[in-house]
Amino acid sequence: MALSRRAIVEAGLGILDAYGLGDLSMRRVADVLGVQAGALYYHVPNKQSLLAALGDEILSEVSDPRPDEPVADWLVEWAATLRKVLLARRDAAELVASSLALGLGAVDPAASGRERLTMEGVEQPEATMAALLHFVLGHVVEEQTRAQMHSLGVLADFDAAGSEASFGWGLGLIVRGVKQTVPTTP
Amino acid sequence: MALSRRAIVEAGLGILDAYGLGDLSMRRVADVLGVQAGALYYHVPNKQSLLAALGDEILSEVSDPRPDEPVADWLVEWAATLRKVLLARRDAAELVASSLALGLGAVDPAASGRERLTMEGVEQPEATMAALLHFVLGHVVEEQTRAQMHSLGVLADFDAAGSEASFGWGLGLIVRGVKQTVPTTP
DNA sequence: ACCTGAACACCGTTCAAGT
DNA sequence: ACCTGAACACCGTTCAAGT
Repeated sequence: MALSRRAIVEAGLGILDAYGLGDLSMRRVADVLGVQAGALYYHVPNKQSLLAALGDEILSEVSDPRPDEPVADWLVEWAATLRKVLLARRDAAELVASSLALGLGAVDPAASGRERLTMEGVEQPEATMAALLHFVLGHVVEEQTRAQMHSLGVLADFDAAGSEASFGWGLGLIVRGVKQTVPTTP
Repeated sequence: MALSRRAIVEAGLGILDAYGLGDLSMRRVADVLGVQAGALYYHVPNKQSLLAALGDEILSEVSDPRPDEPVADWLVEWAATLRKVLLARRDAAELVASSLALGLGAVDPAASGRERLTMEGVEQPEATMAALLHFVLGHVVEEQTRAQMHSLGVLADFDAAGSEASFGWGLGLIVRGVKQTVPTTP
């Protein structure tokens, strides 16, 4: 099988799932593909861009809620879906958070939300979605880190249900705040 | 000057300010102190704990707002102070965010806020402060990254005023949400 | 065009040996 | 007790040389 950008991304995802972000090195990706590390640089400019590509791959699994949902419900569903997608893959939240912070990555998970808020006449759609996104990423990074530490035996008990409840509460807080600036909704 | 934990932390802060988190290596800290890298491990168990100590040092500069402020104002002031402290030091937001996510670090920046919310009879003080903290950290990490990219000439324009306004908006969103669960306040 | 081999300039951490 | 010297097992990235 000839080396390609696609194969590199796929190998990266495999290592991410199996060993985590900390063990995802260019040399390891090359090993999996049976190739020298330097060969990767013919298809990918550097490690950061590979990580951004992995982030895009993960974020592409996020599907938008149905557009006929009321805005508040739409936002809650969007956040829950994003959380689920991130939790599904090892260290995905950390990977996506840093990729987005660096402005790399072609997929903008908040884009459809901004559109929806604009349609709805909500003020500051950009700042609103940024706040929501920061909350989701921060929460899931912590959630995922704690879950992993628990599975490694470092952390004694991890309350998954409590963590989800906490997510729901924070989400409700923000969405309640948004609701007060929606012109049409009661 | 004899090597000590204090001296190591101070050297670490110096490197953080001068070269940033990416260039903060144990070997570099040792160089600054005129010592072999291995010597550090007599005073500090590993790099992560040193980073946690640096995070604690930074967070210790956060002062609580006056207790006679109304809760909503108290929260806004707290978040603004935390943001200012993080912005004051290079890569501080990223450092603190990862240190907190890993559960290292002795300083809990949300502790006083949880107390205040509990006093006030607000529901879910833990989840509320977690949401607020995640928002602040996420926002400032992005802010600090963009500011740095701008100063490096990678990012064309960085709107500092817009960034602050966006922070204020997101903060207001969350605090408005909290207000609705405060029993006493109108 | 695409990959190898080998190098460059680094890492964090450990540990026998010295003082 | 505290530090050196040297090693171990890695990194990301570059680049002449081969095919």
